Amino acid sequence: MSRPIPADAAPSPPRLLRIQEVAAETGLTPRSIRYYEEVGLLAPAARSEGAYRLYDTEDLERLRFIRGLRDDAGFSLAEIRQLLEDEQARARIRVRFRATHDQAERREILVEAIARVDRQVETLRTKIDRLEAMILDARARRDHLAGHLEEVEAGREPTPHEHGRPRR
Amino acid sequence: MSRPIPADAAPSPPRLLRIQEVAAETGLTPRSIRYYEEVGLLAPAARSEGAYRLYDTEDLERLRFIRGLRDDAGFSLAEIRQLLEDEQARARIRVRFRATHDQAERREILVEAIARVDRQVETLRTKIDRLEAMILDARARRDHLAGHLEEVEAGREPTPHEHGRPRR
DNA sequence: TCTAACCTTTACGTCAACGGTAAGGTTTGG
DNA sequence: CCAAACCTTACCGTTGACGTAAAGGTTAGA
Repeated sequence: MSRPIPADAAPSPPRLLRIQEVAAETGLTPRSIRYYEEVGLLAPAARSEGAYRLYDTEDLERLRFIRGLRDDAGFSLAEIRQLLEDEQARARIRVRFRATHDQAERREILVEAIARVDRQVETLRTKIDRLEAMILDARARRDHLAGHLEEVEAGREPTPHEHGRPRR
Repeated sequence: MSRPIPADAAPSPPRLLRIQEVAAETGLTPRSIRYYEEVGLLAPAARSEGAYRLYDTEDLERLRFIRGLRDDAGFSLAEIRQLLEDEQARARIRVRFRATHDQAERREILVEAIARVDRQVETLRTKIDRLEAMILDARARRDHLAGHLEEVEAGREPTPHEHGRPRR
């Protein structure tokens, strides 16, 4: 549109992908991608003349991010939306940042942006901590069993000791 | 049944709880608890004369474990069933263990049990690793912002440097 | 013994997160 | 310009994980 590319030697051809290509690229289904749009997780960068959805590389990253949160972290789409709103705010912030040259405002914008990222990290960290706790629990059971194993291997008789359940 | 308790001075009165008490205790709803039974996640330790579900402390632990997996880890009930089957195997193993006095068999049983716990831990660890990766990603963004902040606070002009996206 | 508070099963309702399909418009190579 | 391949919206179906209500049986205390 407003990009005077010399019709040659363009630094990076910003190819836009259609939904099926995006699906193949991200491992999602077209249906899911449309659904994510429906519930406000992302909008395609553009539409073709005939209203085809067209996605850019930023959209791809976003979709991969979504998939990671969904599959790897097991977040609900509602939780994902929260995290993505932080992402979006980050983008808006960048624009505001570039728009101003006021030192104080720039500082404030950055501080805000950092706070948002910190919130994302905290959300993830919370989940990790809970998982870690569960692992500790399991490890306690493991150690208990390992203790018995040592006894057995030493040829000793078992120690029933009221099968001390590890603390919850 | 085969427990000749002197009708007095019983070491620990194994009180059985009804479903609502269990719900209050575990933070689940009676409906969920029944549903978990329906899909085979646990069965009450006993039933009253009039078919009331009666739960013992082991059931409570199990339900708390389920809730942890559901809320904290975000596992589906299908995944939870997998993890619980390991738990169940652990219980059966304990019985087999107590039943035998053959040293070799005891050893094997313990080794098996430990392997199961290890599998549980590995499942959790995988999930954690993925979350950790996402945190690293976020932290990279944060550092990037923090760099800009330092620049601004030093009163320097911005460094646009093609906003280097961190690796995915 | 009676009743309030609990429980049972059964069944239908709901919400999230999609899957499938129909009816029709768009793109693109030949 | 035409057909195959792709896309659109719209709508209904499904599965998981419960909520809710109905119709009736059980328990515990006064």
